Amino acid sequence: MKAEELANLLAEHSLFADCDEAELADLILRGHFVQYKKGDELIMQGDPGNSLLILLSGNARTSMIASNGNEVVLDYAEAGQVLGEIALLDGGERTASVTAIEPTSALSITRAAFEEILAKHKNMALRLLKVMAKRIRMANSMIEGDRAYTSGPRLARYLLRLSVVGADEGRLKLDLSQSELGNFAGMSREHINRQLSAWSEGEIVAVESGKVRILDHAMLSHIAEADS
Amino acid sequence: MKAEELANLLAEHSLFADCDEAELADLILRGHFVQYKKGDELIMQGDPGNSLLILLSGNARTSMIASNGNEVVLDYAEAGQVLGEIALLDGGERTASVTAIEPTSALSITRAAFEEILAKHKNMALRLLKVMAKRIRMANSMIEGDRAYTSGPRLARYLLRLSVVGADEGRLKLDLSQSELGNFAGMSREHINRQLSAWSEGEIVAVESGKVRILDHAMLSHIAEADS
DNA sequence: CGGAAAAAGTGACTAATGTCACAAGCATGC
DNA sequence: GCATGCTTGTGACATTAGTCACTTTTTCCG
Repeated sequence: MKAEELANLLAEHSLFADCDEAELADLILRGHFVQYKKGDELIMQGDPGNSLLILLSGNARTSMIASNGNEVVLDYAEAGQVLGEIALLDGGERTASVTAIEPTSALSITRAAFEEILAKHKNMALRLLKVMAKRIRMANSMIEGDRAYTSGPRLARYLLRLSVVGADEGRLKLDLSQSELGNFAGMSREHINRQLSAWSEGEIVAVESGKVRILDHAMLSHIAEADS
Repeated sequence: MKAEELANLLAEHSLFADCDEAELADLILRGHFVQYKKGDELIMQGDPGNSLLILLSGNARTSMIASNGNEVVLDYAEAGQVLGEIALLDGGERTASVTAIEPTSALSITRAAFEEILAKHKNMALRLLKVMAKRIRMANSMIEGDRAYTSGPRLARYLLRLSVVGADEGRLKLDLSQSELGNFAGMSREHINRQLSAWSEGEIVAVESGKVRILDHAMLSHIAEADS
């Protein structure tokens, strides 16, 4: 793949949209292009964290396996997202795995390269700070949601989080199986199924051939804030 | 309070221990000293976030009130901790409140001052990145714990998190009431009480005059990883 | 000191979810 | 095209933890 194409891919996405050319060039020069097929692990829990990834295309799931074997899905990442920066920054182990859920490509940047880039382009640090601020916000809101709400509102929140903003009526960004939805929203597959059926009844969502579609966005948002 | 004393307070604590003199001086010059009494709000949920605080002494609780009125405690901060940097970085609202749980003092730094300092001392950005990496790790581990474990292991984790590392046998950093512990660990006060009684029975913790002491640290760690 | 307010202890009951056990549906590839 | 394997739908039941309603201690202050 050519540097120019990479530059385009990079620049398309939020975080890097305002990088200047020198920054993009350095990222590309110092990083290297990697490709994964569905199911591959981009990052493995327990490994030492010596590099960082910038997703260029595809989608990946960030999840942790707790010591009792339970899988907890923390997030889904799309193109443009930075992954694995935490272990790089604090020198610790990877505490979560990242798995491609479809064919995926990324730019991989080693610690050394990362440090050079940070030192050379001081805006990069600021950009990263912003990204991480957003992540903390999201994490806190997950904690709040998990704690303060019962399963209904919680599932509503996670569905909304997966819902495409502008796009065609209520489609979700990702077609997750009910078990995956369960791991994401923190409830059992069966419970997801029942909740979805109930909402389907009330025309709040539609479940057509396994895929969830949001019919009544407003209602779902309302449920997401509900008292119980 | 004199600049020199402030410098000592700052330098004592982790994050700022390796600041050079110029950095410390700038922080002190640009920041201003604030004091709070028990119960005061250092940061209020919903406000715009135009400043950042560095705790110099005392202790504070970071918590959010969910839209259904539930209080969720995210963390307890001690001297040396940076607070409120998220809203400053991403320009959003404060999503949590910070309340002094004892007389507390801090250095308050406005956005403008913060930006100047970041621009001038490039190590500051790196230091902040590290702090935030730690926070994300902690948040993820809270999510994992809340999701994957039942109340017993969860309470164990939160107690361990509150336990002083080196210090005299099993004392907690903070003496929290059972209701506060409940808000922190995400369970009802009554349930906390029952769990604590059970552990008290088994000599895992002691509850003496309201204060919890960890007797069997190893056992508690074991419970924290338990299968259920 | 003494009395009000806060915190802790406890039983009975209820509600919310998870678990188990299947049956049925769909998708995929040989 | 049909057999295998994942996904979905659903009933019955078990468990966990929350809620309510009090009583008993402690703490805190005037």
